[in-house]
Amino acid sequence: MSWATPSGQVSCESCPIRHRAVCARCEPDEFAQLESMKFYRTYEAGQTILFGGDPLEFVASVVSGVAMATRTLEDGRTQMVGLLLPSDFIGRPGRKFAPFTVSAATDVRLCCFRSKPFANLIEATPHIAQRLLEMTLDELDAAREWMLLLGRKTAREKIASFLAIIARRYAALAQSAEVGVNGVHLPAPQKLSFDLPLTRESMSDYLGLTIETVSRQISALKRDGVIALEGNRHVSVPNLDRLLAEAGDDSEDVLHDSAAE
Amino acid sequence: MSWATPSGQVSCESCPIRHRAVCARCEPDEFAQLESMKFYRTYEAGQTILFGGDPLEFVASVVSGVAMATRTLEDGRTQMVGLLLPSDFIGRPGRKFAPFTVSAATDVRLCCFRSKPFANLIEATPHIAQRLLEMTLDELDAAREWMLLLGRKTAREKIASFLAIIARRYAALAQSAEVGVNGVHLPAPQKLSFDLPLTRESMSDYLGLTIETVSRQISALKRDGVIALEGNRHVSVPNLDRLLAEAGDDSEDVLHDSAAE
DNA sequence: TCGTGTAATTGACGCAGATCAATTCAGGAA
DNA sequence: TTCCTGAATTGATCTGCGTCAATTACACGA
Repeated sequence: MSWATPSGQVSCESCPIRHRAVCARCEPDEFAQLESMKFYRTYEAGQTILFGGDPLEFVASVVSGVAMATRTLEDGRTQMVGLLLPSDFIGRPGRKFAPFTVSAATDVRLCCFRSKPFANLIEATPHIAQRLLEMTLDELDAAREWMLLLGRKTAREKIASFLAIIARRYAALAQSAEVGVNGVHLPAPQKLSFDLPLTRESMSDYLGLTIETVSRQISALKRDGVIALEGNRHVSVPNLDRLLAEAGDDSEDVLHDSAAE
Repeated sequence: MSWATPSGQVSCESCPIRHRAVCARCEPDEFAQLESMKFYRTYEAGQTILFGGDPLEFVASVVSGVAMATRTLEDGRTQMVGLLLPSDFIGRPGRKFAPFTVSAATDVRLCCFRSKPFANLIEATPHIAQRLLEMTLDELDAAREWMLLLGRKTAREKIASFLAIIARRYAALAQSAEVGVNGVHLPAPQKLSFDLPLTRESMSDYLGLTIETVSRQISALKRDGVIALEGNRHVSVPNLDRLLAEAGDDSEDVLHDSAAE
């Protein structure tokens, strides 16, 4: 499966998320400090990385794979509240307990730092704090788009939006790695294909739907020629504009990086 | 109405949001710089402060009143994505265009800074950047709770949650002002009352419901004795635990500040 | 290659919340 | 006070998605 963990790498030089992660802006000396503090952890698909409410002993960047942050109501209803792709950051300086559960959707490799030394480092190195602010603001933007999806979109629009989001995020990653990583291929504009990083159940947790509705709407989009499937996980999109139209957004460039300039 | 704008104040010394806003951590000299840059703007209830997509010429703190950030789909469906109470920050350093519309739910007073000088100041004064990071992380936490509400709660739970959120946020504000501001009264634990800052329509935009469903569920909570109403806007809660139970959260202390540590 | 267990699909049916349509209420102006 | 207007409530009905229940497909190990 193309979302799997690569073999263990140790040097930050060759790190695939070097230029997107929280360390992106670091000067050589700051970088050396981070490098001396870091340690790797790996998790298999399905494993829990962190239980909601547990003490937070480390913060981390996702190096490879996909993790999910979820919140759950008393009776078991669960909602995904974060989808963590490579370069995304887990944890909050100063926070002692995890406000949500984090689990591995695929095999995951994390680059970890102990909370306390990391918090100290942040005080001393504004570049890390600046990058973290930037990443947090991006995440807040994404959360707001997600809220629009959860509150106002139909099931069909939710599915189309999700596919567009996955395509966009992996396109951005592939771009920054300057090569088609993680099974994303962008042979030409208007034609792309990728693997879904989530099961239907995880998709339903992301979208605030049931698994049956997710399945039905995917089938409907396939039937209508908006997407094609190979197996359960591999999606190809013959016409991206068509997919974006189905997503219902007000024609913003969803695939292109809409971040600040 | 108790959410109205107070008369124009100019000195930061007597500013009601002095210790909660983006300027909270400033040293005297940093503070002086901000003070020399600031200018006030006021808006009447219903006015639009900023249209989504428009150039962002200033950033601002809400001094008094309540503003709403909303996103809208092509066909007019709208979802609130931010509820901005006094001390909340509007804008993002480095961003050129507004990603959502901001409008005044009540009369609103803003303390504004031109974007460019503010961005420069942030580079120079880590205290502002640190505070902004902290506030952004808090907002992200709130957004995640909101996502759980939108994706998985029933209409009744949504209404109960909303009431609890308003009560909590105003309790926190009242606390930091050390006096019952904005119509919130906390005479004793387990008994509180407050004015709703939003119309039923705005509440429906917040909760991803229709106005009719909001109305029906409020009536139901009233009928069941969970809340009492005086007029359309003033709510009193005879038993807070009961309200929190109706909100469906897994018994976390929603009213108490759940921030770090 | 063939089972085997989990994931996904598909169908039948029910219900929470949306939609459509009147009233009723509250609050400000004269 | 009375009128007036937009906000809110309430009722009747409809429908998109959830629920319950079988199949069916797929990935993996023997």
